[in-house]
Order: sequence, then structure tokens, then C-alpha cells
Amino acid sequence: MLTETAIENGSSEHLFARTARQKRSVGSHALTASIELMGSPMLFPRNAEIYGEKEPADYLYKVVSGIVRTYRVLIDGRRQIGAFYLPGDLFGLEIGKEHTCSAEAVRDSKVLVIKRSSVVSHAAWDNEVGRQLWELAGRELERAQNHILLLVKTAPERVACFLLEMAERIQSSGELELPMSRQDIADYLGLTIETVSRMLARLEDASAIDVPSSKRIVLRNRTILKRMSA
Amino acid sequence: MLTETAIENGSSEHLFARTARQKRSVGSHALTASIELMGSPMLFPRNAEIYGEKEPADYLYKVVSGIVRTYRVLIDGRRQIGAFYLPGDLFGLEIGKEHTCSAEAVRDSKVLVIKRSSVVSHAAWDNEVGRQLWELAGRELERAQNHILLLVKTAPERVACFLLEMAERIQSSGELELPMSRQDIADYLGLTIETVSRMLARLEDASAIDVPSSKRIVLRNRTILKRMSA
DNA sequence: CGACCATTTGATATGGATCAAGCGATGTGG
DNA sequence: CCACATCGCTTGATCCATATCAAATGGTCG
Repeated sequence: MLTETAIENGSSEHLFARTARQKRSVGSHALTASIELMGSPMLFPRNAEIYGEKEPADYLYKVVSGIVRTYRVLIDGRRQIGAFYLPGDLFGLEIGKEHTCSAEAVRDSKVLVIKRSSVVSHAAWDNEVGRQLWELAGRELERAQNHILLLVKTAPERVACFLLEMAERIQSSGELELPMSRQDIADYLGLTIETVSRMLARLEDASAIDVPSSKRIVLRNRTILKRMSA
Repeated sequence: MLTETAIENGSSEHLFARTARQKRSVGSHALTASIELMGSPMLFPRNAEIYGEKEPADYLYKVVSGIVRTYRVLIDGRRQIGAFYLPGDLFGLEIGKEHTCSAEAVRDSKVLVIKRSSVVSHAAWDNEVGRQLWELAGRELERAQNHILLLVKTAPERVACFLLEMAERIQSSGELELPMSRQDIADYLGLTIETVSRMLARLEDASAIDVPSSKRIVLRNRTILKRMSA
């Protein structure tokens, strides 16, 4: 009734295999492709809210340009940033009816927005899309697990991890341009801005990095960074 | 081609809707039911490893009795417990090929084990199972997000949260019987055993709880606990 | 140039970790 | 059945990493 060989784009075994009779989508990015086609571009200025916690989660989003943060706040105002989303990243997928985090543009950002219901129905006739939704959820879970591990590390370790993570994701040529403020970094790492600043200074003293300007970071010695990151 | 009305067991809209032509499973717990039927029971003594990080994730597990912890360790030995699984809970589901955490029995435990591949093929012919896998992944993600938020709270807040969470899950009559050691609690909360102990003493002083013996906790005043929990 | 906001740097405070006993329960061998 | 070792937990004393408070500096935009 079903071929279980869903191994086509190198990424190994998948939970949602593809049936022979189901329509095969063109590329290996069926989900992404359909969002490109069917999504409406929206512009969000710096610090604008994209959605709020507890609001109905009727849309799925893809960052085109800029950067987005998701976060939750405790009653006394402490804010925890759960993730940063960079161009190409999908976000806003929820299991239940409502968003569990708020989302804001960190800087002026362009975002593609697509109705959840249309993705859902698309997933029903193209299992490839369903599988990619599954993988998306899986990546989110993995990210959250890594974040938990990050939050039990010491301050210098957290900052070193953060730089390595960002360098990997932003893929810059030698110099890393941080798109977010110190406050955002601090709220992501569970530290204060002063501590983040001091740890950067310490990393600079250890000649692991250079900080020519506050948002520009040169990773001078990744070996040291990696050693300090756990 | 597809009915998008997948609202049948009260739990609202779902990403994986059920097609009219697809076989409808009997109960609302198709996944759980198939694990009951097809899973093999295994006994794990206290502290036995169920699986290790990086091992191939070929099985899905369901706790029958006892309690299971998943965790990761940093190179220097710091251990972070990601979750506790109680009777009825499923665990061990991964997106990729390998486990991202290790799992151990906290106490002597009976666990049902089922081949991942058989769940996968089952999910392919019964969308209900696929949907429940999806919900399972979603609950894991939500749990991880809550854990992140927990880890930015103060020590007394973390302990209060922990007690409330456990009381809700263990569903005891007035008295809560903690099935895990102080070390486990500490590693779950990102604290030391001494701090956990002191925070319990402090909650007792505040007459939020009673601690007749080290593992027995009476929640005397949940209002205070809730107030202290964030 | 001047006001404002983000960041750094310095001085001090403090929450939780660490180090060190003490204590109570559990189990073992005599 | 008891003496004693062991283990998990609590309690106390001290230390230290990071927060907090307070300026000083720098960068940006009018």
C-alpha cells in the first residue's frame, strides 16, 4: 500500500514517507516553494509586532529580509527570547490553535505570510509538504533543546556559543555583523547587557575575537571560542 | 480531494487532516493503542540506560510504570535533565536518525517498546496515527519552551514551578510523592541539590508546603506557590 | 553642535555555588 | 537484633559569578 522508501534528498529516513500514488512535488523544497508562490509579502518596521502570544496561529511565516525574534515575558517583565529567525527561516508554526510566543521584527523586515489552512490542505495532497512541516517542527525542537543546554552554561560559555551559532548562520566573510542589540542578545542568553559586554571584552582579551565596532565581530580564533563554548 | 474538517475529538483544528478515503481508526488514541498492541514490554532497573545520545533512534517508547529521565551532559560532566516521563507518556521520538538525548530509568520501570518503522508505516495508512505523532512532537516542543522559560527564573521560582508541574502530572490526593532524587531535581532545574533543599525549606517556612519526609511533599497553599512560581 | 540612545566600564551587592559538617534512613555483616 | 557503613538529604559558613547601580563614552540623527 505504501513504499517506505522516502529517501530522495540525502536527508535520510523520514517519518512521513511518500506514497506512490501521491503527487510528487517538483523540488526538494516543496513547502518553501509553495510559500514563495502563495505567500503575501509584508513589511514590518523595526520592533513591530508580527503576532502576539495567545493570538490565533492562522499563518505561517518566512523571513525574506531582516530578522525576527520570538519571545515570552514573565509577569514582572523579564523577557526571554526563544529564537532569532534569519532570511530563509520559517517561523510561526504551532501545534495548537494559538501562538505560544510573540514575534517581532528586530529590524525592518520583509516577511512572506501564508494561511495555515492552505499549507495544511496542501500537505494533505502532497506528502512532501507534510514531511517538511514535520522536519520544521523537528528543527524547532532541536533548537529548543540546545537552548536549554545553553542556559545552564556559564556566562562566557553562553556568549562564545552565541557567536559561533550566529557565525554559522549568518555566513559572513570573516567578519560577523550582529543584527540585534545587546539587550536582545542578553535576553536570548539569560544574561544582562553588562555581562554580555564584559564577556565580549574578555573574549577580545583572550584574542578569540576582535570587536572593531559594537555590532561587528571578527572571529579571530574559533578554536579558542569552541574551547570556551562548553 | 480532501475534507478539511478534522475536528472530531474536541482537540480543535489539526495540521494533519483526515481524508475521507483513509481508514478511520477506532479510538481517539490510535497511536497509544497500537503501541499497546504491538509494543514489547521491557523492564529497566533503576538507573539503567534505555538509550544513549547519538544512538540510532529506531524505537518509540511508552512508560507503563516507573519514571524515565532524558538528559544531556556537557564535556565537563554537568548534566541537564530535559524531561521526566511518567506512566502513560511516550518518549524517544526523534526527527533525525539519532537520539539527541540519553534516556535512563529513574527507578525500576516497565516500558513498552515499538519499532519506529512500524509506527511510520502505520502512520502512512492511518492518518490519525500521523496526527498523533505530530501532536506528540508538538507537546515536546511546548515542554521544551516552558523549560527554557523556567531556566531564567530565580531558584525559589524554579522549585515552586517544579512542584506545581509535578503535582499536576502525578495527580495525587493531597500529598505529592516525588519519584526522583534531589540530584535529579537539581539537574532538571539547573540548580544544586543544596539550593533545592534550601528552597524547599524556605517554601515550608512560608507555609506553602509541608515536607514530612524528603520525598513527600504536601502542597499546603497553592496560591502562595503560584505566586512564587513566576 | 547638541540631544538621545546604545554600549562600555567601574564599583558594589547578592543569589546561588561551593566547601564542610551533621543527620537520618537504609542496608549489611556480625 | 544490633553495630556500623553507606547514601541521600539538610544545614551552616564562605566564596564567587553575575546582577545591580552608576558614570563615562561613543555613535546617530536632528
